[in-house]
Parts: sequence; structure tokens; C-alpha cells
Amino acid sequence: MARKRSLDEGPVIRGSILTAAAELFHQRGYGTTSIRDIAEAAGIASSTLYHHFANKQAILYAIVINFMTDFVASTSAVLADSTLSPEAKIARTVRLHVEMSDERRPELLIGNPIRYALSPDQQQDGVALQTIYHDCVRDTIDAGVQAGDFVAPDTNLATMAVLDMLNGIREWYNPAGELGREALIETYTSMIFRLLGAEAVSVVRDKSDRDAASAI
Amino acid sequence: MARKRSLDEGPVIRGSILTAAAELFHQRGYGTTSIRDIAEAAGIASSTLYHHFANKQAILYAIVINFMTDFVASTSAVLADSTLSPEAKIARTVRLHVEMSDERRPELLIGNPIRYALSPDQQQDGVALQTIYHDCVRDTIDAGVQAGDFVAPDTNLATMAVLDMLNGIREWYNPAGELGREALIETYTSMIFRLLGAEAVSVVRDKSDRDAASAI
DNA sequence: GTCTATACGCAGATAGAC
DNA sequence: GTCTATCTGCGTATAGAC
Repeated sequence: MARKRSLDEGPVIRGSILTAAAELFHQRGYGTTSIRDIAEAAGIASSTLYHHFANKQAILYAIVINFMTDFVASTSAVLADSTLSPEAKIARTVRLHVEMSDERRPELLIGNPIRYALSPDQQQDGVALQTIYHDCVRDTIDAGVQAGDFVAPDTNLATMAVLDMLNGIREWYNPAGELGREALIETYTSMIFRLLGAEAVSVVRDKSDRDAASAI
Repeated sequence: MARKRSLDEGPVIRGSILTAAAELFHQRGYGTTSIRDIAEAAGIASSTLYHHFANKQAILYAIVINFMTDFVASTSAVLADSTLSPEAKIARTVRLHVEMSDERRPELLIGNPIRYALSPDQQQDGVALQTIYHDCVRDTIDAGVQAGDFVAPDTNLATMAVLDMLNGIREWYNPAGELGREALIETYTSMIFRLLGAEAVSVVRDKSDRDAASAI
């Protein structure tokens, strides 16, 4: 399996293509970015690209699924952790959501722009991953309501409200601006807690370990 | 000015083009929709289209600005009405936002898909209208905080949170599904009130006149 | 596996008759 | 003002040498 060193070359180029494409798709949009643009940014000939991906659509698909898989893995680990209270799960998820949106920003073209670019099957794969995340959040809110920690007339709508709030951030937040990321996370956590009828905002600092401590 | 009856013909065709284009852009995306598609849907030859609009971009621009102008006019009337309390303004704005998103759904491609399709100047026009709306909402939240009706650590962030919640609805809400529009509005109003630290949810029913009364 | 060169189609936009 | 016919460029994708 690891006998030929040249095997490494493939994945490396594949990675460069994905990185270059994510950056370009993010800046100029999928439709506006050509295969030639991607190849140039990756430092290869446009035809070489077809030795690594079947077509332009497959590049987009790989970017989306890569990111969403990582995202779901990270959030699931928190939301399925039975040692955490519902409040702690939500607080950590808010942090994780904001941090990942921030750090892997170029890959976050996931929303609308892509609805039209992927095939139905490919879209379905993305939706399936998204559903896992949504369900985890809703289950947590449900548990919080049953435990008396949260108040929500409709946990489905509460879930959508929270996720739309979090997803909206990437559209307007400027990491280089006046508002620091920690302040953003703190304010959003408290607003979401209020929306969920949880007054125990202190949980944020208590339960989230080193991250919050080293912040301010 | 109103002497020649044939003058009506122009605007009529212009309207058909805009309606057809809005529908197609909504269904298949701007980039995926061709000039020929729009012309066919409007029942004219593709070249005729250029007698009404300079190019494809101008059609998109007209759709976006038309809608946003109407939207801002409607919401401004409420948010600038000095006879209404901050709570009442927010409650009515939630209703208006949801209703317009619902009724003029095809025109609501305004968000991301378009960032790449319009020229910088055209985008600026859209942003300017959006800013008016944002500022009105933020001013209302500010006033509510000063009056002691609302609690918000950062009124800018509270504004973004509320608007992202409302804008998110159009991405997942199915008007033909189980959840009725009135129930949606009611639940979202209560969640937003909680987020804003206002407990007086009763205001929704009291102040919004016939609409709320005829609902349930 | 990477390159140069190229096929092929479709998009936006225009010309010019009626 | 609307049509038919057409120009032109760019996009994806492939062929075939090295």
C-alpha cells in the first residue's frame, strides 16, 4: 500500500485543486469560475484537472461533502456527549459553529449558490449530512425542554431559528473588524439562550473549558 | 402624456418578462437560465427582449430593486409610525416580512446567488435599500431598550439575529405544509420577543388589527 | 500524469427585414 | 417593435504527443 512514494503526488495535487477551487468559488461564485481559472490557480494545465476529477461539478461536490462531513463529526461529538447538559451542548455548538464558519470560510459556499449546481443525488448527500446536524440540535432542545431548562412552543421552529441565526453570521461578520470573535460568540450564546427560555447564561463560562478561559 | 393607447403595450411586455424571469431565476438560478429561456417563457423572440432591457443583468437588477423598494416602503411605514410602540413595530414587521416573503417568493433570490451576478454599482443600490431596512429595525430595538421594553447587550447583533431568523424562513418554509402561516408568525414573534427580552407577547394580538383577528 | 492543441456547443448579443 | 438569421466568444471537455 505504501510502497511507491509517487502515490503521494496525486492526493497533494488533488488538495491544491480543492483549495484553489474553494477560494475561487467563494470569491467569484461557482458559475463565474471556469475550469481554466481553477487550473491556473492550482498551477496546472486545465486538462490535468480531469485526471483528478471527473468534471467541475465533482470538484464542488468534494468541497461541500468534505466540509460538511468534518462539521457534522465535530458537532455530533458535542451534541451526543451524554456527560453534557443541554445548555452546555448548545453553548459549545454555538462556539463550534462560529469557529468553523470562520476558519474554513472559503468552503462555506454551501447554502443557496449550490442548489442549482449539484445533481439531485449530490444535493441529497449534502441534505443528509445537514439533517444529521439539525436532528442533533433539535434533540438537544427537546431534551432541554423536557428537563425544564428550555422553553419552546415548537422545538422544530426553535431549531430553525437558532441555525438560521448562526448560518447568517458568515454573510456579514468581518473577522478583521471591531467585533472580536469571542464577543460575538458570547453575545450570540446569550441571545440564543434567551430565545430558548434559558436564563442560565453563566453556563457558558462554567462548562466550556479552556477555550473560554483563554479568550478574554 | 396619456394620449397614445399603444404606450401601454411596452410596460405590459416588460412586466411579462420580469415575471417570467423571476420565476425562472427562482427555480433554476440566474446563471442556469438563458436569455432564450426567458424569452420563450414570456412568449417573445429572444431579440425582442433587448428592446426592453439592455441585457440579462438589467433584468435581474430590475427584479431585485422592484421588490426591495416595495419591501422597504412597506416596512418603513410601520417602523417609522410614531403611534406604535417598539413591541408593536416589531410584531408587525415580523408579520410583514413573512407575508411578503411568502407572497412574492419568486422575487426572493435577493441573497447570495446575486452577489456575483450584479455589477458593483448595482449591488450598491441593493445594499442601500437593505441598509434602510436594517437601520429602521435597529432604531426600533434601540428605542425599545431605552424605553425599558427590550434587553439587548448589543443592538446591532440583535438586529442581525432577528433579520437572519426572518430571512432564513424562506429557505425552508413550505406554505403548503402542515405549519400554517399564522402559526409560523405567532411562534416567530414570540421567539423574537424572548430574544429581545420582551415578555409582553400579548401585544401581537392587541395591536395588529384585522389580520390577527381573522386568522384563527 | 502532464502537457499543447483543439473540438464542440451554447451562451449573450446584434443585424437588418418587415 | 417584433421577427429570423447570424456573429462571436467562452466554456467544458477531449485527443494525442511526450
